[in-house]
Amino acid sequence: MSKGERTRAAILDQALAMTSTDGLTGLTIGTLADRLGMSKSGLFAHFGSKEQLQAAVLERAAELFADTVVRPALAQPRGLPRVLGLFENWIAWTMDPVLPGGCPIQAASIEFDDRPGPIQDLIVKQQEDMRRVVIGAARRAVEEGHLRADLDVEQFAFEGISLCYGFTQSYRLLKNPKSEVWARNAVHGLVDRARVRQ
Amino acid sequence: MSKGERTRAAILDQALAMTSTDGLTGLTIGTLADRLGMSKSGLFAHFGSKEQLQAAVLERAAELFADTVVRPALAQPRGLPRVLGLFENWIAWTMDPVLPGGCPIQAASIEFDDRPGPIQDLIVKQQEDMRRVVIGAARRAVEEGHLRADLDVEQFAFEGISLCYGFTQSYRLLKNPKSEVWARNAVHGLVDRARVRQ
DNA sequence: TTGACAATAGTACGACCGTTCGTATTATTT
DNA sequence: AAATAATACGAACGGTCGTACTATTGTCAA
Repeated sequence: MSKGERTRAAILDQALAMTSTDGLTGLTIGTLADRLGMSKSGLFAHFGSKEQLQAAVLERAAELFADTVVRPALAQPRGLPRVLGLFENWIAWTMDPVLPGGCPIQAASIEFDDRPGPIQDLIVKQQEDMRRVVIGAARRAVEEGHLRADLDVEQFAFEGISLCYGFTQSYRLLKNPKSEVWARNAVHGLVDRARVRQ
Repeated sequence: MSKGERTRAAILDQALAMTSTDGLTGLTIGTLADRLGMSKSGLFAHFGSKEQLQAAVLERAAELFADTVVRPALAQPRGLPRVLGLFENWIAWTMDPVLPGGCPIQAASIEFDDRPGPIQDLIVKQQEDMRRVVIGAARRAVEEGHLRADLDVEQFAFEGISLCYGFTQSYRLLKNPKSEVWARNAVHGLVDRARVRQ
């Protein structure tokens, strides 16, 4: 790992934390450089433009999400455990102090939902990927016989993802201590209703 | 209505649209003045500070939300119709072209969930108000015998609000044409499960 | 119609934005 | 050890930000 790659990684770590609290727009090259004790221009040279910095941050965030949420869930036995693992890990991810201001991708979703361009395209792709992961896990659980054969997996994914989003708002903004219980109850209810009747 | 009050209202209308797409931080006095064909300083004089402008925008947004979502729902007969009305109107509100970029309050929620201060306080208050409205409607529906007596109304509100939030993301960012159907299915499912067994 | 005051415009400010450039320093390769 | 590439720096650019002051215009009751 060359020197450049090391600093680039350090920049992205700090940028991720900053984006988490201030958003992709609030992420500013000057203050980011200050926090890292380096010059604006030196930092800038690593990315070439602010937009490319933003894209790099989003990609780093997605990696972290994959490592923290998706991969551990997919390591579970296929079927129901994977589906539950996804939601459980997602809830834990929202509370993870590694991201001091919550999921940067979710923040960026709302920030950029009316600003077409490469950044929006990237966000949409990431969200679609996540949707596909949930749908795939649910479909697999159907095949395994854990979930009902007539389950509408797209509807299922919509509801599960919505609950994870709502949890963020309840936990991070309203700071309601019951948020976690509500979120867990909700996703478990969602999964229970999707199970085969016995 | 004096001249000043009229321009102030015009400013807030335009500011609301701008906040809807660009967020409360992206709302900028210079561009706002340009769009209204007036000077920065002339506009500025109406509010005294950007923060007060932001607060005024949020209050105007809350009024609009109350007029569009809450009041029409509360005009329905108490009990189940009111609960359903709330969710239906909320979904319609998210799609309303009056707010070209979706609900400004929801956007502000994520923008300010890590920026303590008077604006965050105001947003929290507004969200708590809305939560109370949903909880109140659900509780009333229990009293009317429409919903189960053992219903956890807080859990119910959490799930309902989460679905409305998730709908925004699915509809506005991902532009999935099935979003509306999913959202309606989800809230109707939520309500159906809360109904008394017969 | 005039006088008082509200409403708007004009101008300037310091701070910060993203970006560019030339140059110095440090790594890496030859 | 010499040559070359990678990395970082400081200074400066044109712009925009929010805000402060002063001047001008418009409104409306007496």
